[in-house]
Amino acid sequence: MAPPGSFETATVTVKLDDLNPEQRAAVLAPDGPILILAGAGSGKTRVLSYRIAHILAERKASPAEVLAVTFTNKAANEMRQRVASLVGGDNDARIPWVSTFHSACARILRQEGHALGYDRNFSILDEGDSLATIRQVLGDAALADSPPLELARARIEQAKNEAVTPDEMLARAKPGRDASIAQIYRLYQERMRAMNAMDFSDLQLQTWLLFERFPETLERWQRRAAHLLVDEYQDTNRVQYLIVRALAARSGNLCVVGDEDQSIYGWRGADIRNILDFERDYPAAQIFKLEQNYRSTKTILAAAGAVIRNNTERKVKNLWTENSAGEPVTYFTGRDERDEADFIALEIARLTGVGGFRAADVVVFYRVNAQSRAIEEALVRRRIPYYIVGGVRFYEQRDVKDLLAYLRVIANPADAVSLERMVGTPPRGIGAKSFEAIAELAARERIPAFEAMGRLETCSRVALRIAKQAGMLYSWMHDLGARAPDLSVRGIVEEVVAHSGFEAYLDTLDDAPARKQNLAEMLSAASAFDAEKSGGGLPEFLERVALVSDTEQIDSSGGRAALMTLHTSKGLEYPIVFMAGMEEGLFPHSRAAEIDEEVEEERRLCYVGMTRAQQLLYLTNTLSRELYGVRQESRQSRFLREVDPALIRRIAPARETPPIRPLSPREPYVDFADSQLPDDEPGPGGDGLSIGARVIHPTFGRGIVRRREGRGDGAKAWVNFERGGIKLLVLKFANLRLLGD
DNA sequence: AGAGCGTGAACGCAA
DNA sequence: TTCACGCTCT
Repeated sequence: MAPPGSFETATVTVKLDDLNPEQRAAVLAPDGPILILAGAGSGKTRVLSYRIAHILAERKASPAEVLAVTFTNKAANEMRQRVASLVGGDNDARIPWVSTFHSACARILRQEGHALGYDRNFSILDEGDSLATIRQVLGDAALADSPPLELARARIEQAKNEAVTPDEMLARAKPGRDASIAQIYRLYQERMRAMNAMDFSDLQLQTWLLFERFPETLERWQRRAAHLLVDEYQDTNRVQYLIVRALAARSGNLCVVGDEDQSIYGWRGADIRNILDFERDYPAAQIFKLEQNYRSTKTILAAAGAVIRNNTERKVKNLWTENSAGEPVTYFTGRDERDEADFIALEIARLTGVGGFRAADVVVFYRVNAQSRAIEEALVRRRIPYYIVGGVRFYEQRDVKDLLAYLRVIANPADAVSLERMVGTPPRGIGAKSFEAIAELAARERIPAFEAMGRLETCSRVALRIAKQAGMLYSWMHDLGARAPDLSVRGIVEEVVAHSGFEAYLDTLDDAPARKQNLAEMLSAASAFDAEKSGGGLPEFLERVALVSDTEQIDSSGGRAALMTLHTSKGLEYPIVFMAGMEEGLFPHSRAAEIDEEVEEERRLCYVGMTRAQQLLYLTNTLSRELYGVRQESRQSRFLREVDPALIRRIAPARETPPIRPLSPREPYVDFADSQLPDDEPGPGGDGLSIGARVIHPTFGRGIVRRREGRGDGAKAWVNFERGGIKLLVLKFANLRLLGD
């Protein structure tokens, strides 16, 4: 018998005493729609894990009827482990399905995709591959009103995030560019289907389309997710919202956890309204607020609260803590980014020396990756061990992708993008023109691109020598493909490395040792995958590889300080947090400058960063910073001025700096003060872009020419943009258009 | 002549 | 990292 105040699972009894009253209420709440508003550091993972354990213990559902969805694999792993420790043992049959949105969709589509015309071994294209495919489509379509590549990509992704199909987009589009984009979108989808490939957004869009079109399929998955729990609900986009709603429609057992103050992926399609309107969508919703913070000091919480209070798009919350007041927030202004970085490095040295902290207790956050450079240099100078989370991902490095291309073709012979990459590395005489012939043959005969490669000798366009090369490559890969199901993933990788000539090719290069390092890491990744009991074959390995995220690189074992962008920081906590670059135009980013909703998202990003800190929080900025190739004077971030000065301790800067000014309500943040600009000098005219001319730029929008330098192809201009400030542009590339008055 | 391949220049927010 | 260019091979 379980004692009162606890519940029993198959083998263990879990004490509910570990939970505070609000947490306990949320864990024990009866079935039906549930919204848990969980402030930063209020123990939401704990509540979700306990609730899952509770559902299982009460026999409300078997593990095969529970699905918990998170945003990152790291969060999924954490939750799986916590549930495992609650329900006892590592018996997989007792652990419910805990997965990221993307992995869950991939799994559903592997089983059901045939209904939509996809084979179960479809490839998942990363952003680079997807961009290359759109580029091809743009080239082939040669539309009159052809959109720029990046615009087309962004609009297609946006459409997918909003569950808009090509036909729907076309129906809505005005003639002209919008219609062209819709055409490109449709051609892109057709090409992807022919390649049996999906991009990241497709995983979700196709799942939604599947559910929408095949009610009996949906019903099957509704039963599989009879208890559906969704983490980080504030960052769901439209299509995720639709999938969740569809899955929960039958049982009504939808439990979402989130914090609208931590919604930071609006630019990726996340819609904060999903959480704000939950009660409207589910009128029967029970609502729980978790407001006790277990992470930070009172001071840190007060400082973060003072910032987020300036947002209007939020529900009123009152985060509190029993933790001590702690130290004031430290604020430092450096002369420039080097000086700022030096302070950070010195301070880390002090904290890890006499302070008794470990380097691994420290994290440095920044707004844009470009900031990491100066900080790295300073840390190297001070011999502080560090590592960067994010940035270049292992599986997106060139050699790794080249190698993976072979594996992807074996798993999915229709994957023409991977085939093209594979055929070209190592160089074996089969180039763009020959590949064109392969693609054409595949399209004409309606066979996978890989099969077409094997039949190239029938194609008169291609030299016999090249066709024979292709034929040999085909025979070997075909044979390997046939044996693949019986081989370990490592075995397959080893054979590819040895037989493809890839390793021999690397050996001919100067930096062979460094580049072969990546091959070695691939091999060990394959071994590790083989060693997992729940593992699987090549398709499962490729899926894993395609869906790894930055947060999985986090590794606290190395005793090193971590560097990452603020976006990567979500869900993490560190004893000591540095936030560098607290400056207008950088943070909030200039792209958000005057649009209220975007400034609010930047402010949430600031709030997320600050609330990662457990004990010490440092905010730093500069007097002058070089960004995007231009050095300019910095101005203090408005977020700094939103913090009560009483909570801040200012470290005396090396030179006079502006004091913290109180914030007046209607103060303009973006000014066009010419004092920021280099001295004007008369420049060469002729193209109409004289000083003072009003221009428009495809990315930066409207601006004024402030200075000219150089002539001919090297002619450049300093342009002060309304959004984005001053930029130095090479006129040849900048695509500036003159604006009339 | 045509195709392949190496070179050398501009890119740039956040997954 | 892509694009344009010239060199080299068949």
